[in-house]
Amino acid sequence: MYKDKGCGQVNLENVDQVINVAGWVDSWRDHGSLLFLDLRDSTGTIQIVFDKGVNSNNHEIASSIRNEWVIQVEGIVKKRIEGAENPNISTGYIELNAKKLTILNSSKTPPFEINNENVDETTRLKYRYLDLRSNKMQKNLRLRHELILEICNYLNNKDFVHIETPILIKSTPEGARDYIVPSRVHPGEYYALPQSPQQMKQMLMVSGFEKYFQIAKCFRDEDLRADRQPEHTQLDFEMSFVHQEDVLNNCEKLYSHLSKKFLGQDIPVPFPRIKYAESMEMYGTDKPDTRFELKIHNLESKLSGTDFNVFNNALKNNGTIRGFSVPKNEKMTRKFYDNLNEFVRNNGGAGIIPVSIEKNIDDIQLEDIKSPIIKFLDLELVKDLFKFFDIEHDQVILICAGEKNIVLDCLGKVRNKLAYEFNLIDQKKFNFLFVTDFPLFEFDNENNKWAAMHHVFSSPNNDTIDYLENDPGKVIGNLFDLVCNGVELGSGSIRIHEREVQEKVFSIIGYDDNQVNERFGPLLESFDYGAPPHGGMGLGIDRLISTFLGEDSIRDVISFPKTQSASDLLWGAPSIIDNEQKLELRIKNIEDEKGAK
RNA sequence: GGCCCCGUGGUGUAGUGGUUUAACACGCCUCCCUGUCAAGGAGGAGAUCGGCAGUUCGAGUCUGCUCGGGGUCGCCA
Repeated sequence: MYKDKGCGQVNLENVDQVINVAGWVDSWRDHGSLLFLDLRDSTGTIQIVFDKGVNSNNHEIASSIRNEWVIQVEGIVKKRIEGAENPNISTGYIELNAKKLTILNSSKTPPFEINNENVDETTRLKYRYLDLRSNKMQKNLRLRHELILEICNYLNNKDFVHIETPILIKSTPEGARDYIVPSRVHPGEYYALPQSPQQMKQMLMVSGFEKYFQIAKCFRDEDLRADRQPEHTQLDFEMSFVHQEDVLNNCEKLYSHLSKKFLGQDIPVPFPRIKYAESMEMYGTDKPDTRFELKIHNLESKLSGTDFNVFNNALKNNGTIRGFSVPKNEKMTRKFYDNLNEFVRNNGGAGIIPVSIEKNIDDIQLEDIKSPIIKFLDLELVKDLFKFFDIEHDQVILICAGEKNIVLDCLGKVRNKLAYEFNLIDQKKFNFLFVTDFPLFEFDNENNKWAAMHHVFSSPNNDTIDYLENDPGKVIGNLFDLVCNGVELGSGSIRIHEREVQEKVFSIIGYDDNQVNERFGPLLESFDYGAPPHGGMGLGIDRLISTFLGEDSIRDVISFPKTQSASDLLWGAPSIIDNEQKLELRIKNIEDEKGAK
C-alpha cells in the first residue's frame, strides 16, 4: 500500500508515529520558507508541513506542487503548535511533518475548483470525474451506498430474496416508450430494456419465492425532468399471501428505519393513509405536501348566492367553487396577484380571486373588504366565509371556480407555490404518507378509451369489483402511492392473480386476445398453474436519496447522469455507430427516406 | 411537440435605451514572506461576448435561425 492511514484518520493518538499518506493536493499555502499543503483522500484531509529549514530539497519540490496533484508523503505526526490548531476539521490538532515526498502524478489546472458549489452543470457533467471529487458528491454517493446496503440488509433479515431479472427482455409497448436493442442473431428483431421488472417479479411469486426484492435498473424512453432520468434505480419488492396492509407495513417499517438511521428522525408507523379522492379534494393533487396546511375547501354553498357570473356559471355547468386561506404576506402586491392569475391561467384555470379584510371580523364594514369582486359580495357573506375558514384578518382567502378537476389542480399548484414562496415549509420535516384507493381506470379523452391509471396488473377492490362490467370509472384499485413532502416516492398494489380478472381488465382497456397473448401470454399462462395472491411495490431510490439529502435534482445523487436531452456529456452517448455494426444488426437510418423527419 | 429562462477570460458574474482600453471576484503565472488553513503582500497573463446570418456608419447589446444547458406542460402503465 502507498499509505498506512487515510488522511482523515490521523489524530492525536498517532503523534510521533512515522506514517505514509497518499492522496490529492486539496490546497496549499506558501509562506516562503514554510509550506502548508492539505492532502485529501477518501477519508478526509490532513495538513502536511514542508519546512525549508528542516529539508530544503523536499521544500523545493513541494513548492512546485499544485492542486490535484497526486502525491505520497512519509512524515512524522506532530501535535500542532499552540494557537495553530484548527478546531473546524477533525485532523485540526495534528499535522504531518514531511520526511519524504513522492510525486505520483501531476495534474493540469482543473477547469473548476473542486469544492466550488457554484459551477455550471454542463461543465460539471463534462468533467464528472472531477465533480465527483467534491465533498458534496462524495457525501451523496456514499450515502446512496449506505442506504442501499441498509435496504438489502433489512430485507434480507425479513427473509426477502434478492433476485436479478434480465435487462434484455421482450418489448411490451404500453405506458412508457421502451428502449430498444437490436438483435444480431435475429435480424429485424429487438429486445427492450425493462421499464420495471413487473411481470418478472409477479412470475417469481408464481414460482414460490414468496418474498422477492431487487435493486433494479428501470428504463423509460420519455422526456426528462429534474426528477426523471432515462434510467433510474428502483427498490422493487413483491410478497405472496399478503393483503394491502401487509405490503404497506413492509414499506413503512423499512422507510421509518431508514429515516431513523440516515436522518436521525423517528417517523412513527403507521404512516398516514389518505384516500385518493380525499387527497384530490383537500390538496388538489395525488401527491400532497403535508408539511404545511393551506387545505382546500368546498365553497359552493357559501358562494352560491352572489351575482358573480363566474361563480354562478361554474355551478350551473356542474363545476365547483373551491378555495383555501393563506397567511397574509408582504409579497402580496398587485403585481403578485397578476402573476398568480397568469400562473393559474397557464394551468388551464380561469383565474384566482383573493378576498381579504382589513380589520377584525367583528368590526369590519363593507369598505374593509378587499377583493376584485367586492361589488358582488356583501358583508354577511364575507363574515360567514371567514368564520367558515375560522380565520381572522391576518389571512387571505383565495378562490377558484370552474370545472372541478381544473379548479382543484390549479389550487393544488398555487398551494405548493405559495408555501414555497412564503417560506411556509419546515425543511426538517419528512412527511411520509400513503395515498390509497386510486381508481383503477381513467378515461383517456384523446383516444376515447379507458386506460389503466397505475398499471394493468393492479387488482380491483372487493367493494367495487362489480363495476368492472358496466362502470369502470368507479372501480377502485388495491392500489397506492408512497408520498413524501409532495414527491411520489413509489407505488404498489395488490396484483391480480386470477386469469379471468386479468383478462377482464385487459378487455376494458381495449386489448384484443392477440395483443394480450403477445404481451402478457406467459404471465397469464403461469396464473393457470397456481398463482398465489400477491402484491408489492416499486420505489424510486434516486428520489428517496435526493429527498433525504435535500437535493433538487436526482442528477446529484447519480454517478453519471444524463442531461434533459438524454445526452451523456462525459462519454458522449448517444453516438453514431459504425456502418459495420449496423450491417451486422441489419439496421439503417431512415432519415433520407420519404416520410421520415 | 409547446412555452419560459440561460450562454461574456479557466470558474462565477457585471455590462443589454447601439459607439467603453469589455469590469469585478475566484482561479492561473512570477516575485516576497516561518504558523497558515477563504493565508497575506506586489506585479502579470488571459475573453472579440455559444455559432451563423442580418439590420446599422457602428452590435456583447437589436432581429432571425441554429447549437448547447436548465425549468415546465404534454409525456412519464
